[in-house]
Parts: sequence; structure tokens; C-alpha cells
Amino acid sequence: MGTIYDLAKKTGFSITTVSKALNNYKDVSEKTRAKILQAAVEMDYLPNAHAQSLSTKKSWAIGVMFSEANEVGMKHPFFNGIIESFRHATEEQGYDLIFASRNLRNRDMSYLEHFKHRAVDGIVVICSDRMDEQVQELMRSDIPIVVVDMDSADCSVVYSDNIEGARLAVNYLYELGHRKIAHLAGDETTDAGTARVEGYKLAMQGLDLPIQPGYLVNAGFFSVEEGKQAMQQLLDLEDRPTAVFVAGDQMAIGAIEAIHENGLHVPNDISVIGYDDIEMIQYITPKLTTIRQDTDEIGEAAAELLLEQMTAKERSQERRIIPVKLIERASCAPVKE
Amino acid sequence: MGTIYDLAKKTGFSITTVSKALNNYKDVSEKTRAKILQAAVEMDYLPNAHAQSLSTKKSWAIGVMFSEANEVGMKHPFFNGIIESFRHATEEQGYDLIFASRNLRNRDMSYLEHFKHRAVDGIVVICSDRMDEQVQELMRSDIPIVVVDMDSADCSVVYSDNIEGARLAVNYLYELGHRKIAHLAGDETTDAGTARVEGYKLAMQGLDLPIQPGYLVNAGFFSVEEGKQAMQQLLDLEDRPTAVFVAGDQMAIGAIEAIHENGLHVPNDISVIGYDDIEMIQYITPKLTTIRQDTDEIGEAAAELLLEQMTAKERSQERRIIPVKLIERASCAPVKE
DNA sequence: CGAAGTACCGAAAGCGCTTTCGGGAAGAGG
DNA sequence: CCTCTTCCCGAAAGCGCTTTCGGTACTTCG
Repeated sequence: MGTIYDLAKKTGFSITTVSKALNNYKDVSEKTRAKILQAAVEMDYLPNAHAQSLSTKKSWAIGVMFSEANEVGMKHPFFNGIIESFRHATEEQGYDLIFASRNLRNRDMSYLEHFKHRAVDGIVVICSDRMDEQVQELMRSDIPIVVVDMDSADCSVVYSDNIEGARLAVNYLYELGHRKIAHLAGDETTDAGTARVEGYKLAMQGLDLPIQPGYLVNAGFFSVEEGKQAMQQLLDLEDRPTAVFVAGDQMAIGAIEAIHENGLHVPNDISVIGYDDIEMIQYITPKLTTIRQDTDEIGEAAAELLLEQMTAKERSQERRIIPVKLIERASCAPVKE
Repeated sequence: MGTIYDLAKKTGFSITTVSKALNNYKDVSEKTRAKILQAAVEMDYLPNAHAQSLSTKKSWAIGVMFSEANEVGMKHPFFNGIIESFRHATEEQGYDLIFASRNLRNRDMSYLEHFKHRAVDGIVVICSDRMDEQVQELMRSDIPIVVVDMDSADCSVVYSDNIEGARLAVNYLYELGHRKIAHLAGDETTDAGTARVEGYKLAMQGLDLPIQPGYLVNAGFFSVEEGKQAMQQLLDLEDRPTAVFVAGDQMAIGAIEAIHENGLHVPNDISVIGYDDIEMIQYITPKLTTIRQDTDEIGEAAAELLLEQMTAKERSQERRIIPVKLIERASCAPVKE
């Protein structure tokens, strides 16, 4: 492959000139630049990224960190859409993504430490757990950062409009005639969870609907199983709801399972509306009506915010809230009688 | 954060000694090592990875490349499971994953070039397209590599036992009494596709079942939509099959949709068995019977093969075939009458 | 024809680390 | 007391690149 030094020897110029030719400095004549470039392709020379980073202090790498309760990592059906879109957007600018382990030569270290070690130019964290110590540490650092799906005053964030999403869901159910509307909530340690609860309460209030006791149940961390269990609690109630707004699609799938297992029908007996619009829900029965979060937009916005900081070389504290949309499918119906 | 030089100044030792202390050389006394380590935590020193890689020629990074027809990247419901497991396994050994863009400072380059530029220690490619020029190039290089889901004599590979999987599926349908068994195949440019076709033919032959004309249809690149269209072809046949073995779960979902839209019932009218066992199929109706590929095992095997090469510093050509398993759910039933 | 630009090139220092090699001090052995 | 080890430590070169700064050679202009 060869180094810049080999190129110098081959062409007869100094390594300085070679480097300049390669980097489009203008104090090198067209003629010699051409020769050097030519020689470069001949010996298919490639610059060594480490050497470059060492002297320029720029690594063209972005560290990514996931933090979610279920530890599914890239299998997360919602987060992986965001990351994919983020990747596209940053790739265009020449950045690579690095997924850091927390293990440096068998020495434990925090993500922040690892990212500093790797000298990444910026960090993206996709995080649902507000309390995550590691994430806090990252946010307090001075590396450009953007966090997705969580709010914070300390750094730039992007998340979708959870309040509005909840309002959309509740109002939609209301328009279908439902009055007994329950909410299967995401855990309050997550911003998404709490915001949707807030939106639910606000919407109910705006509609002059009381929240009956037991109608607001914490369904944990957005898993199918937790959704199922939480729905069972609703079904055990004396006065069952006729519709339920579920804070996540996977939980909604669990909820529907519970309803079916109790011999009831969705949406005829109970309407269910989810949140996220992950791919699989268009294939289940009934196809799930949901609030769509635009993963593409979220990823792009995150990329944009991070890129800005990296080029400006200063941290920002911008808040980008991405609009959501109601996707009508088949899991909601007008209330009976 | 400081450099090794700062540490030297602070402790009064030379940078040589500091470096040695940090790297557990034994020609530095316990006393001075302790002092240096102490000073290191005090100024929370972290070694610069680029500088280290530059002088050691080891980057502790593994390049990952996806290559699949639908360009969904990390959203791929099967591949992302593999990558996640691969990540876990390599993380334990202290490696980071890097997803390279094909764009270096707005200069196009191949993945191989980019990986060389980044000086990764190894490469994992998850690839379904046998013809991918980029993948070919990677395989021909001298960097340690492991490729998943594809066969090759040039490098170490891991994929699951597609022949056996197909046999399992066909035999299962046979035992349910089916004789008219069709196959919705993955495209022949993919190894997984062709292998399953081969397994299908072998199994049919072993059972003395002729493959009726039109019963083997290419359903393309494993998408829902393609599965649906291919199934429609089957349904348009004079003599419809009573069971169909579909080369991928997503295609199977499409197939079921097509069947339903034609007013038929799964599994009462037609049995469907899929392949992969992606998460969502346990939530559709009917729950899909399928051949499970063990993504955890595949990822781990890939990691193992790659790690071996990286420590041995020589390429291997091992072939690791991961067993598959029939997962019985609700989309297959005994043949009618 | 001399002075002031202008265009092009290279020496050298520096980025932060590793590793070889040699050397001094202390202890062991005769 | 002298030699031979053993134990510690440091000088220095090197990894591959960037960038400042200065220096030639050549134009241009008055």
C-alpha cells in the first residue's frame, strides 16, 4: 500500500509536497500534483487514518451509544430505524460510525472514556432511560453530542412530539365515540413514557373526561410481555375501558394478545391504538392503528444537529421536536351501542 | 486529559517508563508503577487510540459491511440479530465495531479501501448477494475476514444449514399429509436462496414427490411484497399446492396476505412454513411455523472465526454451518380430506 | 536594471505513543 | 575485592501524516 514517504521517493518530491498535493493545497503546481496523484493511484496509496487523526485531531468518526432497558441493541425495532437514517446522513459527510465496547484491553471503562480514547468527533446517544449514569456523563462532557428520544437542557436533543402524539391518539378515540379511554404507559424513568402520560392527561382534561381509577397503568419498558400483563390489569377492572391508548407498539401487541386471550375482540370490544409505527404492526391482526414517529426525520435531525456542532466546534443546546402522525389502520372502531 | 508526556513530567519518570508502567512491562518496579498509575487516575489520563494504533499497527477495530438487496441496513430483522450477537462476542475481547461509509472526504472509495484506510484488524461482512463486487474485493484482500450467510472457498464463512432446513420443512409438510408442496424461493443470486431450493428439490426427491410445473417460483429478495406476488402466481395455478415452503419469513408474511386476499385460509386451505424465525412472526395470524436460524450462534461463530484469524495473524478458510430447527406454530395443518 | 511580488517547494517540528537497546546500580557469588 | 547477574530505567528512533515557515527562482513593474 505504501506511505506518503514512498510516494515522495517514487516521484522525487518531498513528503511535504506530496502531502500538500494530496490535500489540495494551492502552493503546488498542477503539473506536480498530477504526477503525484498519478503515482498514488499506481501504487494504490491510501492515507492512514490514524496518522491523519493524530496530527489533525479530527477522526471523522462518530461514537454511538444505545441505552435502553431491554438490552436488545440493534435489534430494537424503533431505534434501529433512527440509527440507520442517522448513518445515511452522516455518511454523506464522510463520517464513520463506531460502536464502542466498554472494554478496553480487559479494563473496564465508561463510554465517555472510551470515546475520548477513540477521539471521536461527536457522539450520538439513543437513550430512553433518563437516569442512565453513563449518559449523564456523556452529556456533561465537552464532546459534541446529540441525544435522541430524551430531553435535556444540557445538550442538543431530538425527539418526537409525544404530547401531541398522545393528544392525537386520545382525540381520535374520542371521535370514535369512546369515553372510557385508558392508557398503558411507558415507565416514568423514560421521557417518552412520561411525556405520553402527560399528553394523555392533557387530552383527557381538554375533553372533559375524567381518568377513572385504574385507567392509567404503568406498563414498564415497552416490551410485548409487559404490555400483555398491564392489559390484563385493565381487563380485571369492574368497569373496563372501551379503548386504550398504548405508549408503544410492542406493548400494544401484548395488549391485543391479552384481550384476545380473554375472549374479547379488537376492535369490536376494545379499541387499541399504539405508538411508534414499527414495521411489524402492519402484519398483525388487526393491523394496528398507531401514532407514527418519523424515524427518518429523527435520524436526519440528529445528524444535522451533531454535524453543526462538529463543524462549529462548539456545543449547542438545541431542541428539535419531530412531528408525529396518526396512522389509521384496523385496531380501532366506533364504540358499541 | 493529558498525554503520556504530562504523566512523565508529573511523576518525574521518563515517558518510556510511563508507557511501560501503563502496559505492564515487567522491567518497571512495583513502586514506580504504582506511582504512575496513581498519577494517571488523578489526571484521568487516557491513552490516545490513534497514537497507539499508529505505533502498534493494531487498531482494535473491526469493520462491518452489510450487503443486501433491499438496502435496509440495520433495519434488517434477521441480520441485525446476527450483528448484535457478533458485537457482544467481539466486545468482550475489547474490539469496537466500525460501520464505514463509502465516502472519504467526498472522494468515493470502496469498502476495502476504506477499511484499509482505517486500518481495521478484521472485517465482517453480512452478505446475501453472491455477486457483490465489493464483497469479492474484500474476500480477495489479505485482511482477516469472515462472511456470513454466504459460501466461499476463499475465506472463512458461517451460515446456517439451509439444505437441512429445507429438508426439515418439506418433510414436516409431508408428514402432515401434504403431497402438493410448492416452494417460494429466494433469488438465485443469493446463496441462501439457492441452497434452500436445492434442499427443497432433494427433499422432494427423497420423498419421491415430483415437483409439479409452476411449483417452484422465484420470489426475489425476501421482501413481503415479493412474497405476496409470488404466492399469487401459485394461486393462479390450475392445480394449487396444498402447502408452501417459503424461503424467508417476510416473504411468508406476504404469501399469507395473498392467500387471505384470495379468500382462502391459512392453514386450513393452504399450509405455509417460513424460514428465519424473525421476531414479528409470532405476532401475526396465524403464528408462523418456520425454520429457525440461530442468530446468536451465527454471530458468535463469526466472531470466533474472525478473532482466531486476528490473533493468529493469518487468514483461514473455515466453513461453519449452524444447525437449524423447526419451530412449530400455527400456520401448518394436516392436509384436508 | 533593481525592487517587489508571486509561484512553488522542502526542512523540520510535532501529533502521542511503543519498543529496542544500552547502561547504571545493586546484589550474588567467588 | 572483583566479576557476573539481575533489576530498573531512559534515549532515541520510529509509526505516517500535517503544517508552519522560510527560501529559491521566476515575473512584473517602475
